[in-house]
Amino acid sequence: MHTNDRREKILQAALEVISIHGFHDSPMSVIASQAQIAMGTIYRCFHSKESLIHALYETLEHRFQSAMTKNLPTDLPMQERFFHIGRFFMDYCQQAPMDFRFLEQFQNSPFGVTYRRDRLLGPSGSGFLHDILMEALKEKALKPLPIEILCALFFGPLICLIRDQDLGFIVLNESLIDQTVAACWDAVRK
Amino acid sequence: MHTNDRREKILQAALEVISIHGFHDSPMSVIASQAQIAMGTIYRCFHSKESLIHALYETLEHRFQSAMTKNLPTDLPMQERFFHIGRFFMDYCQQAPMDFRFLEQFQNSPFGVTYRRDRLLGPSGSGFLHDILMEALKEKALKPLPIEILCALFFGPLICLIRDQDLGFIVLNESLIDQTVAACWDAVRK
Amino acid sequence: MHTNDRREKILQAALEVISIHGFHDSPMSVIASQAQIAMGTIYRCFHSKESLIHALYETLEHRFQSAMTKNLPTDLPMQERFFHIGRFFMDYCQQAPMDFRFLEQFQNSPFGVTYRRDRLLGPSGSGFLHDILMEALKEKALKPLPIEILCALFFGPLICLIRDQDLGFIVLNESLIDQTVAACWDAVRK
Amino acid sequence: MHTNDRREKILQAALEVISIHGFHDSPMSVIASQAQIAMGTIYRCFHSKESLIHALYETLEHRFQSAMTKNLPTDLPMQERFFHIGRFFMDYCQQAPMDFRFLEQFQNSPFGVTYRRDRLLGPSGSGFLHDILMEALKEKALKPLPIEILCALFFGPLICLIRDQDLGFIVLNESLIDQTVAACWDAVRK
DNA sequence: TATGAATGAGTCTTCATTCAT
DNA sequence: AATGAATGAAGACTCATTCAT
Repeated sequence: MHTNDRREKILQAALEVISIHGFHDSPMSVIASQAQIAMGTIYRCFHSKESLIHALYETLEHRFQSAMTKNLPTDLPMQERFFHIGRFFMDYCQQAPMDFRFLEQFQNSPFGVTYRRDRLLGPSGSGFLHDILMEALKEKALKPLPIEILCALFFGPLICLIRDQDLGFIVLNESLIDQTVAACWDAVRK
Repeated sequence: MHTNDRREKILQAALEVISIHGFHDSPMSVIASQAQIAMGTIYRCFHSKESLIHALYETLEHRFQSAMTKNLPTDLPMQERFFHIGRFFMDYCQQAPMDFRFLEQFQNSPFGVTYRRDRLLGPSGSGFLHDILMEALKEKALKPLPIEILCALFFGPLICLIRDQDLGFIVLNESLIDQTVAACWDAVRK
Repeated sequence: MHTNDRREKILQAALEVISIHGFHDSPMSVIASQAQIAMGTIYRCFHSKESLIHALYETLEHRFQSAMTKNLPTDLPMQERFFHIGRFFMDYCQQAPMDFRFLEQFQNSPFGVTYRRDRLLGPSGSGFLHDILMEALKEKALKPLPIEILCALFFGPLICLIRDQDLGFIVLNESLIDQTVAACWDAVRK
Repeated sequence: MHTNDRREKILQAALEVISIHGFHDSPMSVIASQAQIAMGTIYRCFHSKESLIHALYETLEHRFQSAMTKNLPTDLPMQERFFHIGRFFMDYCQQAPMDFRFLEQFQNSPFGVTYRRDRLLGPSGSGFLHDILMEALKEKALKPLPIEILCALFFGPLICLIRDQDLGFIVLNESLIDQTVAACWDAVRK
């Protein structure tokens, strides 16, 4: 097996186990079983459990950012672009519930505190939203607020709803999502 | 020392330790040290570590709900009431950052999944918001959406911002908070 | 309460708890509850848990020896005297099953190894049987064997049967006991 | 090392430690030391301390029963057969004093109460004596008593004597054993 | 004197990590 | 290189004993 395949297999197994049981109830031996390899083999790819978890975080973060970036429309009116982003975000999280659970868990744990949370959604550094937000601000389409606040206004509710849905507190459908995204737009638009 | 004092002391120590290090890196012995008591003493108040954590969760939840409930204005125009709630929420979380960190961590861990997350903010059951949201809906002041979604729209951004601030990504001031709360109102109002 | 009463109460409580749960699953706090006194009070009577257990052993041993000694017939034919002793032994153990259980447990534990087991039944030292066995040997009524062996032959089966009955493996009645005692006599008599 | 060797090594170490110190004063760490392995290794073979102890009991019981069964003579006069059994029992217990101590301790502890004590000696189920006792009863060689009582009459004294010897109260030799076994025969024979 | 809350040493058990095969 | 058995440090929990009230 190629080293890279094995690495992927381990990351996938870790995601499956950890997203359900949490970091601390996911022994390396269980992750190894899930990946159908020996426990020691994990250590050929990852220096420690902690580094595996961080690598997984980065993988998911990157996967998410790539998807979002690839799907950023550039030629629509600003409102349409935000609607599209919001719906795509919801789609993505619903398609990849394990990713969502892991990321939330990571970001809310002491593990993740040292990681800049906003690398996921935020503008600083690699944030995919930076450009579109800046553009929208320049167009005066948005309230003149710091980018972090605009992010929170637009994505905060979506994240909450994904979590609620994951926990079974609510069932979302196309229409509710559209209305929610529209409401998020109301929050940020001028 | 009175039993109640001791219980409070332990809960406070647990909050201090866990909000920084997380459940799994907070040995009972460390919590005991922090509370300046012996480890065994904890077990006179709490049956197990898990029950301590749940008790802490319930304490913080109750403390929060009490504070919110006591501060719900009833005689203002609806918009004013929402502004007040939003600002109070931000105040509270800023005054009690450990509470906030613990609650977030709890709700995003497998521990807390069995707990209805929305007992904190949500409308089902004991949610303090239920009444005001229902009233606002009846007045047709809000978008006709499920209460869960209205909650997410109004509090989702606030939660995000508190977290951002806690991580040092942003510094909030009175004015920013007011503008943010106003934006949240834009999200939910008709 | 008189010191002596309290001591008795503690010993009785210890017997009740230990005979069911064993030494190591009988916390001092439970024994104290059973005796309806405070845990610390036990330590006014007994220096430690171990000394409580030893004192209990000695009490039961003494109680048993007294009973046996008081009931040793002296004016019957030798066979009748042994029959009487055997039946009395069975009666006693059936009347005081907790005593029996505790004594057995004690004697078969490392606790009791340092105690001369034969102080209960044996001839050395205080054994109540010594005199009658010596007398019977002198009369040539018994096989010319060491007293320890004669004791084992006569009481070994009875102890086994009490245990069997205690565990529910057998139900004894008057007639079976008589026949068993007679068989024990067959073992020791010349 | 083969898994089986390791298992044997652990059982042997447990026997050595427990037969001297008892269940509750035999920490897993000490058993591990005795077996010259790490503590955690025990848990690869045994799910818990309790299961180790039960496994040890079953091993010793099986070892004993095998030995007895293999040595049951079938072609001698009944009396000779009982003499042989009695002597073999004494031999066995003298050769394996730790086995004897452990079994006694187990059977007299709350641990062992749920185990049918008579599985060791008794007739119900797997008891190796059942057949020979039934045969002897049919031949009218024995007193017409329940098998449990016959077992007690024959083995009760032997068990007592092994214990006495183990405690140093008596020293047995060939001749004393023969005489004792003969006396046991007197107890059961018609 | 009696109480029972407090103490902390001691035990079982888990699991990240290592290393002989 | 891959394996998974072995390791042992770390942590939850118990309970005999102490001591302030």
